Amino acid sequence: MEYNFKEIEKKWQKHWKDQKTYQVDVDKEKPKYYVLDMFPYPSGAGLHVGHPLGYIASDIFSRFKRLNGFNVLHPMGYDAYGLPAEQYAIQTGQHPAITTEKNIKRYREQLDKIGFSYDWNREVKTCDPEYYKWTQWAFIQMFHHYYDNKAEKALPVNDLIDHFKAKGTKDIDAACSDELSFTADEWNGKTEKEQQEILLNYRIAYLADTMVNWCPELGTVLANDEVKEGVSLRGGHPVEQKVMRQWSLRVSAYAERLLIGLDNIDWSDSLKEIQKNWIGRSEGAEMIFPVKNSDVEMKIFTTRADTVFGVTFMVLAPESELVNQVVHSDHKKEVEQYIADAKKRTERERMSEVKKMTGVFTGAYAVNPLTNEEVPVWVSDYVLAGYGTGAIMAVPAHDSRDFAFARTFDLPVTQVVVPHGEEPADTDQWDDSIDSKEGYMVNSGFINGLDVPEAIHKTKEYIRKKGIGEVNVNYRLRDAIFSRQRYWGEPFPVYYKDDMPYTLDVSNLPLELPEVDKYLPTEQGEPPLGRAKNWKTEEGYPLELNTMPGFAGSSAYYLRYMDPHNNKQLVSQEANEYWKDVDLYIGGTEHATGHLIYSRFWNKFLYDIGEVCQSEPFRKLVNQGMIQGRSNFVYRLKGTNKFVSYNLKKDYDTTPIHVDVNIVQNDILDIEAFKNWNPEYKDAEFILEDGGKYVCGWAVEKMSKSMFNVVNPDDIIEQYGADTLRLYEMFLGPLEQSKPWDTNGIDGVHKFLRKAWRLFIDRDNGILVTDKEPSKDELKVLHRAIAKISDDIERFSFNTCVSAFMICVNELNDLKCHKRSILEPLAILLSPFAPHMAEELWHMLGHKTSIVDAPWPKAEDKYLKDDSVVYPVSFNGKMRFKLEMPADAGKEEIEKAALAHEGAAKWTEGKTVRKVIVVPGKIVNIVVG
RNA sequence: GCCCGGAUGGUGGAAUUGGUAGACACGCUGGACUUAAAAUCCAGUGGCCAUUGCGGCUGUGCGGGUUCAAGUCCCGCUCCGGGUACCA
Repeated sequence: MEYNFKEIEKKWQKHWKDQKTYQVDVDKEKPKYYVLDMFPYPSGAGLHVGHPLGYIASDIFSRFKRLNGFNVLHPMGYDAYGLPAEQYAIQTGQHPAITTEKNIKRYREQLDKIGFSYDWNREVKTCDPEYYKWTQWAFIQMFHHYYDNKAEKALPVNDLIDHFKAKGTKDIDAACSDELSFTADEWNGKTEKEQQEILLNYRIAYLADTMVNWCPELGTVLANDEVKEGVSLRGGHPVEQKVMRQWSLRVSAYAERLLIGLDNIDWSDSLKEIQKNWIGRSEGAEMIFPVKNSDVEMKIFTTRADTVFGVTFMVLAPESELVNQVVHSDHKKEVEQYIADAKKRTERERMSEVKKMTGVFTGAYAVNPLTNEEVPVWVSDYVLAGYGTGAIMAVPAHDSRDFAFARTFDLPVTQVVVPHGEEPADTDQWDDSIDSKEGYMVNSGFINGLDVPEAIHKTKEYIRKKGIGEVNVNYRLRDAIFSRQRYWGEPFPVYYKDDMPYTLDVSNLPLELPEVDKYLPTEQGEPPLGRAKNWKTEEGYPLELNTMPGFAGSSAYYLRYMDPHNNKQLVSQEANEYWKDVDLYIGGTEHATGHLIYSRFWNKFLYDIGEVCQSEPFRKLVNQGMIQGRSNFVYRLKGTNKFVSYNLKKDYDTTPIHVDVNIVQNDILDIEAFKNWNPEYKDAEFILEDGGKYVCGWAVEKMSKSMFNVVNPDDIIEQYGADTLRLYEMFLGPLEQSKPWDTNGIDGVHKFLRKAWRLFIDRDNGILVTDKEPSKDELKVLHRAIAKISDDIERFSFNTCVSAFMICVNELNDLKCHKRSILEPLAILLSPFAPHMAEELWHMLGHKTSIVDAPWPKAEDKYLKDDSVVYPVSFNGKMRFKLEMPADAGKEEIEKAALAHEGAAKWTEGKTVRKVIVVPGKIVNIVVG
């Protein structure tokens, strides 16, 4: 019987579905294991061959865990809100829900063909009201909590109100937008509106005037992680800075916990590093510089308190409130002009002019609290309003930006740190600031002569004692802007009364997305929801017009999978305490600063309010590498319709043109298919190689339509079957590494599957399996494979698993082994990788239940041990011959045998044997000279 | 600029703790079967030299070092990929 993958795969996919083979429930008798894939955004293009890579790996691991006795939760769903469906809706008028549903259906079809072990009963879609009800619910909780820095957790806003009533802001240490100070009497005397405004300053989900990334092209604001190099991540449209009243999440309150939490989770170092950088913790000092002839005090943040003696000027961010307070009347005009200009510059322009310093003098002078020296106060946009205090002390000798600024405006430069082994130098001669992380202090009063770290410590101590400032920690991580001026997202469960936001009662959830006539802003410039009819509460209060961003729905989906049909809670306590957290999370590294920060934040908040039992959501995380495209080229002679083959093109003046990889095999062009590919090439002529072939060039590029290098998994499955696709995706290389897809190698794994099949079933005579006793050699082959494959799966080294299978099958083939006691365990080993074939073989062997519940075989040492060891014998490190010795031979015995070996004389002749190294079981090295 | 990763045959990659570099595949070459092709099977395949013999030399981006032994460890570079960027 032939290996008929088409029939086999169809049959078992239907069987698994009918039998609900992959449905799981809480089972306290078994240990749990939760394997999660980053759920996809269902795009119109469908899946290409790069998408399932991580899904296949996680599926193999899930099946492996199940075979090892775990109750495995392995769900899948869709990140269904997103810009592409909405952009499409704007162009065509088609409701994004329809497009999205169509795309989901297509995704599902493609996924089903690959034979995944998902429990589809637990599917979630972020755009489903039953799902986003809990996204809205979480938002309401965030609105009603604040972050208490002393308790290091979120607490109810009602507690805060009680405190304000009794003591005002006294003894409050809470995360907030602005430090406020008022008494209980003052609080109690405020109007409802004033009180609500104050509370927004503390809420974890808050509405405030903030500097946002405004993208005019998309008509919406974006979060920091959605902007890269001054343009939007989606679409690449310019982004500008603008103050707008927007919803934000107080993620910054969790900065320290998000940082510390990284220590206890099993993520790759590179990913942890990205998150650490994004959080950007820096320890330093806040210092106060009084402004001369004024009450104004400039508070600055510095990590290098030791360099305070080298301060020669101060700089304020253009947006800083202090600018107005310090500016001298005769400089007012220039300063105002500068601020107006700075505002007009987009983020992008600011970046492209990195080297060019701009700024303006305010006319004011600040007093250095350590030296009492007076230094001029400038305004420049190289100082950011959002970081630290929006004001800096400039030390041009040891900071490259301060140095560039000093040179541009001819300000003095004072050296205070000298590198070890050098002498102080004339700063007028410098071309750049000098690195000051190591060295000794000069021109620095009481810290002269000290090393840098000691000087930092001593200065901090000094300023604390003198009350000039305090030691402080700053984070780069900002609050997440949570409003989008778009249609296709979760509506906020918020209404406005007297211009103040209030949340809906939880019993009114979900607040469903209303219908609109167009997916565009209103004539008044309101977001699309402004077009919705009757968009108000029963009492007539207007509802929020913004919608939530993409990351809202993806921040807690892993919790919803635990209990997807619960209409009373996000997740029941029972389900949460059983499934706890994600044991293995597989996905791309592109979510390092977005989703993976937000969901950790979201989870920590839910943990604080007692909704979930784990403070970190994803215990182990593996990033699969990108599958790149492998493009093919033909070479057209310039100005003709004639194409020259790759190896002959050097003699001609040619233009490389992308050609569809699907009409090229092993870099040989199918000329007829090429002529039919595009009418332009109908009458093309060719200059061929000697063998009459047209050879294409190739390059590794991004897999995309425009490069004609997209390979569709459906086509691969049609030709080779899902099991071959699964195996080949793994065989390509290490999971975490990026690598190009090249269909050419796929024959190898397909052949392997046919060979494996052949061990069980003969082409003509049917089943070959016998009940004969296995030989020692056969047992060794099997148990080596068990040991290697078990170990490699645990290490996520799936490519080497496939090699191990090939070696095992090749050897069993050589041994002509058709014995049940060898082949049955082999079928189980194979089942996570090629589940359809394994299931078919399993049933042919007479089993009535599915192979997914078979026991994973154990490697036994007694079959692995060899009686003898073949030692490579080296002379001066170079292998010269091999020597077979009994496994239990002693060092001396081995040494003697090696020296006595016939091959040894040649290398020892005329030389002295100086040393013999014998590593039992490994190697012999003889040092001669 | 700063931080993190990587570089091994024509190609994808293997070598898990320093111990036979190139496993396993693809491709290529030669052969068997066939009217022919496909499929299948067998042999060879890093480079150079010798192939009238065993074989020898060389080789993991480049230059140094440690070691009996280095793809693997250390120092200094080059190139490629990713992150981040006036973050004080």
